Amino acid sequence: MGWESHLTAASADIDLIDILWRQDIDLGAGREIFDYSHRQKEQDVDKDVGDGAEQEDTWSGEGAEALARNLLVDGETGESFPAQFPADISSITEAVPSESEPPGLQNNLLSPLLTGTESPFDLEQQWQDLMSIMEMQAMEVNTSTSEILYSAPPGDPLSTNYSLAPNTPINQNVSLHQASLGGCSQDFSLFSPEAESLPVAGSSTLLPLVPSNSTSLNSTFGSTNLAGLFFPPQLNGTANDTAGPELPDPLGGLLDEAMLDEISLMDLAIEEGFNPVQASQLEEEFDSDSGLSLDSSHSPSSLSGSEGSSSSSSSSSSSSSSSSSSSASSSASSSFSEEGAVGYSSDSETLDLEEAEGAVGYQPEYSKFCRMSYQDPSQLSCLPYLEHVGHNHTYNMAPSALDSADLPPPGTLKKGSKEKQADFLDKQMSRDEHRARAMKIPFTNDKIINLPVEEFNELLSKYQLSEAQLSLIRDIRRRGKNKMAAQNCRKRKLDTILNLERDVEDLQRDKARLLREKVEFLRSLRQMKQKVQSLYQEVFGRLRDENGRPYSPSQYALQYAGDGSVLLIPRTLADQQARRQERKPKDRRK
DNA sequence: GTAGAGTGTCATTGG
DNA sequence: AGCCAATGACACTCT
Repeated sequence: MGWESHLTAASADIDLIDILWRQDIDLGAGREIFDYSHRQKEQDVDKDVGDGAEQEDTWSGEGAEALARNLLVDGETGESFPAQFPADISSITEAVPSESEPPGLQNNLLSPLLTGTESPFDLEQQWQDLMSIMEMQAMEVNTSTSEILYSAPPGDPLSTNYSLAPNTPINQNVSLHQASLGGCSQDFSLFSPEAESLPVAGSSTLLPLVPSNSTSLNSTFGSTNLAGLFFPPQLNGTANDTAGPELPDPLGGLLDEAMLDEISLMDLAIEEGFNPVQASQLEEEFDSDSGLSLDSSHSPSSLSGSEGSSSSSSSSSSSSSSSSSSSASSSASSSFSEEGAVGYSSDSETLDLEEAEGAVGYQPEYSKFCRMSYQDPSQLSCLPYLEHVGHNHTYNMAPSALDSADLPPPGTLKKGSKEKQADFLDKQMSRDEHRARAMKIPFTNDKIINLPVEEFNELLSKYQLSEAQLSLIRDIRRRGKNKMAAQNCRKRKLDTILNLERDVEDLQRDKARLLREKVEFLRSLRQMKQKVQSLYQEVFGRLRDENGRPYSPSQYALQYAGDGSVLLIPRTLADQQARRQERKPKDRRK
């Protein structure tokens, strides 16, 4: 109760203070000095803003996640479609010189690799189309490029035989290469650069293959060391009967890691707003985070306009006023004579015209200028400071002694009953201009605001001014400078936002490009692996023992030595190496 | 009636 | 110490 009465008394005091304040006892006194509710409102606003932002973030995060789970999105059209696996058919047939192959053996060796190599060519076409679309759209991170890596139709022969099996989890320890070997009808060990280090010298079964014998190998790869190029050390001797598909594959590991990266990339790509819905979500996130509206920067012109900080803000209507105002303010020294008049012309404060015109230092041209600028908004663009003139801040029923004395209360004034022509003209003057006139300040507001300190002081010394006049002049100067500063500040804020948006777009572009390159590398890697496999089978199929019979793939395997030679070793030996290599990466992880 | 944008103003801070 | 620019916060008007 006591507190309430105190509040009542306080509000009465506020009213009284308000009246006194309107009489402009102290022309420089701010109204908020007496505003008791000032801080309370501030706290309420802060609380509301915090809650709103939190909610929005939660929502946008869930939405993007849901989209990422279910749909791919065409970066060009924004159309959503179910995930599909565009088959990546490498040129297996190129790598397999079929004219020299013993038909039976070739079928036996290559059948797992060649299964369905013809049927997916339409899928290959889809892949090529997709890639071309992506190349044309530098900005677009089509999520399908990510999906390619880990979503494939069950019947895809490539994914079944070689890599990226559709049912293979991303982090499962089954590599592309293992999958391909596992699909073979025979168990092969692969070329190994470590074959030289094996105790094969003493093995009578070890048959070194002279490089000259493998003409097809050299014709395909030249003198390239395939071991170094395609098969890191741990690759050797991977597949055997016991190990099965669980053998590690260095390339597979690489791809697994790549695919893991793709998960995050895809999520990011989806969040990046490459379709309109998600774009709007992203924008809303920006809006809520910044606490500022980005509507202006979302206009089509904003992107190009944001190229430079000086021009960025002119691209949007909202920022243009502030930017041009501030840009003019930067050259205020040369144009201040206009600024002072303009800067306060938006305020509408009725004042006795006769008194105003009779005031010392009043300039008719000045008034004319204001009138013109107010009535013809199109001319405001020529004078940046005038762009906001159309804004009628009628709230400033100002703390001017003469104003409050001569005028009815703000409520009645607001109704427009007294809005006559003279009032209309007066509206073009700012509150401080009215005050200055009322106080008979003998020079213009623009001089007050824009003169350098020394000249300003010199000007003041020329006149015999009362304390109230001096106080008002100082306030006018302070407010005028602060007004310009605020305009500059707002312009800078907008520019910063626009620049940040541009940076985000650049980063998105870079990310899209890197993602495309990554997909390309993975694709070529897969192709090379398939070629190597084809060559392996071709070479192995041509080998004959001393009796002219082919070697059994279950008993022998080829290993590729570091010097370019290819060795035929017993499969048991290859299996040992495979196990040895299998342990190394595990130990490394520990 | 309400929300958001735009603007002017004040208080504060740091150069 | 005084001046000034920058900026957050608020009030107010307009749409």
